Amino acid sequence: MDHLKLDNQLCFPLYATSRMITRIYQPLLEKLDMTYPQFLVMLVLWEHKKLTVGQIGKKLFLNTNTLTPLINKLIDKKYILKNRSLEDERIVFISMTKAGKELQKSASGIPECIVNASGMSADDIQTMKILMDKFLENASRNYYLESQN
Amino acid sequence: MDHLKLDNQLCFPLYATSRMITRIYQPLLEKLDMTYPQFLVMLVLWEHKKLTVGQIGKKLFLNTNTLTPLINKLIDKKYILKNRSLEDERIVFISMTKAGKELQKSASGIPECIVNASGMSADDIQTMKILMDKFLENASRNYYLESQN
DNA sequence: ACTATTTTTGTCGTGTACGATATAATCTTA
DNA sequence: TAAGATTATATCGTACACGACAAAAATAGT
Repeated sequence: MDHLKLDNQLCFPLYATSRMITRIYQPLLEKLDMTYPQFLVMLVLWEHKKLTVGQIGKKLFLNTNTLTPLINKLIDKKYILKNRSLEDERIVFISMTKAGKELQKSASGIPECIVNASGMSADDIQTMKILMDKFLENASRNYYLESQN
Repeated sequence: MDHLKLDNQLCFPLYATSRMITRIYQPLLEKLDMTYPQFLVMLVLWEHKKLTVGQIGKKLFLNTNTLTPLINKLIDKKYILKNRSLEDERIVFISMTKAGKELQKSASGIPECIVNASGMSADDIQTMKILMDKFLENASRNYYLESQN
């Protein structure tokens, strides 16, 4: 039963590390009054300006049942806006407010802080990223549900 | 602002992959009537037979505010037991029931399923595990709170 | 045109995570 | 040995995740 030992598992350190990262981000993001998942929504919007709820979900691998409440919180904070499409009334476009755009400057140093906090070499970080992207691509091909595509 | 692009981040694929793994486990663990975090508790108990709540928490990097309700659910399912220590009444020992022990056999094939589902080579899996363990060790040294030690 | 299906977003219930706080038992130390 | 600090566990409130389902708009097929 060796493969049932915690130390022999890949999934567990992955799960623990992911939570650890949220914890490392927390004090930095607290200054911007947001959580890590909220920060991820801001990231894609800083890059793409205007996206539908579904497009954001596809980029973050999140369904609307998670995304909608999360977006509503960012709207309450006046960082983003909702606009229903005129051509297709089902579609909701999300875009940044002025306040939201201005946050980007304050946030620009955050990713570097995390890398430093991890104490990993640039090489190790790069390798991890490549492997993680590969894992994610493989797994999402098989396990990312159609309902979300 | 390149380091603010989603594609350039390490943390995001880590977060997404961790969730993806829970999703891959879900149909397999459903047959054992448990969730992934509940499975992790079972893993450490299959290995160590009898542990305090705090010892389980230290191994899984989980505080009692997460662990207690999770443990209570496994007790409801009759997989584990609580026993208060006689020498120190604050301490609660957790151990397996017969039914809990018997689950180990049914669970023994699960980790392999996950590796297969990931479509990664054994080498890549090994490298990921080494790097993840390293990241976790570094990060936990700095961010795992004293209250949990 | 009209019904059935699909698409897009949203709501609801359950189960983690985790900070803040509570509570009871033990230990410290004056 | 009694007050104060510490330790182990538990409770509470907030915020994700996600399966199941709902609702409204658009599209397809007849």
